[in-house]
Amino acid sequence: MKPKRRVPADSSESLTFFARVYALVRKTPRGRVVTYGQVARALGAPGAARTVGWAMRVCPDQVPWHRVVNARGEISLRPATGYHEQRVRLKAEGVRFDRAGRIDLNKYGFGGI
DNA sequence: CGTGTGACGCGAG
DNA sequence: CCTCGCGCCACAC
Repeated sequence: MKPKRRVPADSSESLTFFARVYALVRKTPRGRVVTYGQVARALGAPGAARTVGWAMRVCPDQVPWHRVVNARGEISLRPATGYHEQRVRLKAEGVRFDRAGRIDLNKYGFGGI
């Protein structure tokens, strides 16, 4: 046949990239965080970190979007778009922030995805 | 089907 | 350690 479009080499081929992002993020345990790039790489799309962020912006309520941060362990949201809410949710799960507002990924990062 | 867009990442300076 | 700049890529129009 002739796949008109690049098909990912896994069983989730029928799902959209966004759907696969959500499925993966849902696996992140309470009190742990993952990075945008980490999710992208896990889906076989190393350069799609920004797309993961976009997916988070429009994600379903069941998805723990607050457990996704950038590679520096910082919240990527701007104060006006939800920075505070994400920080509050993470703190409620026991995630600590340093004085610069960063999370220690070696401690809270979840590598199980 | 070309173009714009963004909750990123990473190398350089 | 910090800032700046450019590449990335799925998706909506």
